[in-house]
Amino acid sequence: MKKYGQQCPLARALDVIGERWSLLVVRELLLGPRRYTDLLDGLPGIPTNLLASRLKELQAAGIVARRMLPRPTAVAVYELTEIGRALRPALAELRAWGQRYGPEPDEADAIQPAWVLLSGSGRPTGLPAGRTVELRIDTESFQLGTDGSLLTVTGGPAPVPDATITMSAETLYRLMTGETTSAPTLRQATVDGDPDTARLAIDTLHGALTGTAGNDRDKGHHAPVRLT
Amino acid sequence: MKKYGQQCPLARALDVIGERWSLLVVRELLLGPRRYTDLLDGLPGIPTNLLASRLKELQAAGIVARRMLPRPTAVAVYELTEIGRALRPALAELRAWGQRYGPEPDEADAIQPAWVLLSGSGRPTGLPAGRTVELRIDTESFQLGTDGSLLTVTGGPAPVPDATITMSAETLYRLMTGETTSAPTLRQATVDGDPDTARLAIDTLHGALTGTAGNDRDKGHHAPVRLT
DNA sequence: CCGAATCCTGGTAGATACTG
DNA sequence: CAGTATCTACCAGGATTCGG
Repeated sequence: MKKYGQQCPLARALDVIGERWSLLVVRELLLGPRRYTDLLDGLPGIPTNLLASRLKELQAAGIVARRMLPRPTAVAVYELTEIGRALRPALAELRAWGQRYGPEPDEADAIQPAWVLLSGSGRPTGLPAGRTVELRIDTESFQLGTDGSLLTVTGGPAPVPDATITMSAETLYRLMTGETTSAPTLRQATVDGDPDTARLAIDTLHGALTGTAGNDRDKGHHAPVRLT
Repeated sequence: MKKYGQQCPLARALDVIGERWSLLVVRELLLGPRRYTDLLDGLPGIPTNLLASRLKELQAAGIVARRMLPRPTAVAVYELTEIGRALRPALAELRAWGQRYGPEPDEADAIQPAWVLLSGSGRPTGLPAGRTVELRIDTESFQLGTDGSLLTVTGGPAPVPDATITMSAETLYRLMTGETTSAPTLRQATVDGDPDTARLAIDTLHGALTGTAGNDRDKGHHAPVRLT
């Protein structure tokens, strides 16, 4: 890529992740290792040659690593390195800004549960450490956990979840925009396992798309999420 | 600009500030209102037509406002709106990441005092609220202040500074990379006004280019700043 | 001198087809 | 499934010109 040629930390960061699609690739990988075609699905609109280019550039920058899954599933997956995971706070701030001040979303735009779920990542949660919840949205699975005080969100099914919650994408969006609270959400969802744990997870997600970066200041100025 | 067409807060943010040079324009304006030619100077390498385009796009997005300076200096300046200033935390995170993990700076790259000074912005400072310091680097002036606990950095001379510090760019870089401490820096600088206030400001800047986002964890892994 | 608009060239994005 | 190859259109980069 063309470099800025400026000895400024910000410019040097943009030299590596400033190109089109780069940060969105990182966004996808924040949920965990992904195969090439998974990335294509998660990045609607990206030309396949660009995805290949970006993955190579991100590998060269040490942000992404390509790894072969162990037998018997001998497929290649891409995952974030420690350097790549270090971008999480920056992405969270950009996401928070986009939430509050970004352009109004177009109804024709694509939307995926993973994108809105990521806004729940990093929120303070009452979920006890070590407790995990599997969240199933339509056919996709996500894993909710905590580092002790903050919510973590990863993709893929949980090995041994304390609770499994199944709900539709619509129900999830309404919960996270604050349009509905936990109680009606629970009525429209199916819970398997410990109901209290499920309730804690759902409470953490409630209203995650309002306010800024997980803090609940200045509710009401957020751009509403439109359903497709 | 070409939009991503994704109803994701991050993608919507990038729709507006994801283009080449956009965030660097915001970086320049974080120091205060700037004229068109000041921006050209602060963004070495940008073609003038691109700067004009970016400024128009940023105005359309409500991030930047164009204003006419009052008499007698009837010139146009560009400045950040509240929406634009809200990008500061995101830029700080990106800058911190670039500092720690970005590519090694090239010796041929341009460097400006303002870029490294911005890394001092947001650091915890012992400077009392209301106290301001004018920092003169070669021919440029900057204003250091605080919101009570965190350092603020703006461009231009301070109206009534409690202290004025003059030093060379080299001395500033050595101070901020942690290569020298406050004492030798003060010996190479000229201080006018209250020496204690000057010392507090210099202490805040010391080592700002090490560690992450103003926190001083994991010193020593930073990329060194090279002088031109 | 400030604040651009214009022209030209080369590279990159976007779309699609194709291959190991 | 995981990319590579090919083509077109547009955008970035550079220089020059033009109007306050």
